[in-house]
Amino acid sequence: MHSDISSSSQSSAPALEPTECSRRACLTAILRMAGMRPTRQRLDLADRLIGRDRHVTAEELYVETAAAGHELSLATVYNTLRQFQSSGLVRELAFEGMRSVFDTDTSRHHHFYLTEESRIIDIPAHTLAVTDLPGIPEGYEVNRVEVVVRLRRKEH
Amino acid sequence: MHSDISSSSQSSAPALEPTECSRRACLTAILRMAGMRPTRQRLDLADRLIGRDRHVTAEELYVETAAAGHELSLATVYNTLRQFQSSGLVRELAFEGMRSVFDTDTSRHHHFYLTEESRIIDIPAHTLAVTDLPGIPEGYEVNRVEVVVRLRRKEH
DNA sequence: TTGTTTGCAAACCCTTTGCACGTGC
DNA sequence: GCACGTGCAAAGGGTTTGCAAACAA
Repeated sequence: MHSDISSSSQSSAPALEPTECSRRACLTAILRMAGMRPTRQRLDLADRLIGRDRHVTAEELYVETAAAGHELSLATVYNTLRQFQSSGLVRELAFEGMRSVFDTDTSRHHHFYLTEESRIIDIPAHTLAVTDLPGIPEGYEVNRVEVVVRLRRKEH
Repeated sequence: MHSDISSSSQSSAPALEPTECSRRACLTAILRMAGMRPTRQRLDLADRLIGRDRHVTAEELYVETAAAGHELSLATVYNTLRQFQSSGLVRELAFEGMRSVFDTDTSRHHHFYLTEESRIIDIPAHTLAVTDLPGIPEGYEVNRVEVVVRLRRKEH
């Protein structure tokens, strides 16, 4: 994870700090490396995703980006998310009762799923261990082990 | 799991054996206990689900049931699966790149997911252990811990 | 008979696609 | 200029819903 460019996202100042500038340059480089032209739309979306820890739907991302004054279409959001996914910049998550969610953290980790409110919370990989993996089918190899801890509100 | 009624499903004889009869009676009782009228459609679907180990989509179940000569509509399959789900007779699974899948095994277990072919294989609960569960958010309790082991075809 | 359930078709929602226009290089 | 990317609107696929007819009790 790129972590050195993190502190400026809360600021409401109109992007004058050098941090923002180098972030743009960094994002441009990332897109180029992934074989994508750094268009305005892709940069706007990358800026909201890369190096942040988020779980977003295409719709949420669209509304948020549009609200910020950056015009783009929902179709472009979908297409761009798929491209980012192919390049490994985001990962798709699936839970019942929820539409596709894209996770900006592509490193190994797990999730709490609050079923009643369809909310996702990250679980860092190191706070949980899976042992005694069973034998896997012939001709296959493990790509990734993911744990979902389903939570519900405590009764009483 | 109800396991004593399992051997007759391969038979192509037109349902004359006593096993079939008692299975029907058993399914009727299960539906009644769940507060559902044992209609022909619900019994046909229950017969293909309950006490079997399957992962099916609504569409698959519809095609299969229709092919067996039991008329019913796709809408009824969806509605019935949702009712079965509410009663805990089946569970819904979600994987990216796959539409809703219903799992007839509602007991605690895990899954292999063969990403390239969108296939699901069960992992018995006892062949795998999750340890060091992290602290969970205030006011919530663990409902279920599920592990998905994503597999891909071995390269070489 | 009476309240449920079913079937159908239409509605819905999310997502993808085709094509004309715009844009980065 | 040329290829690639975007926006729009329409199509697509899965799932739910409204309502009249069929059915279980």
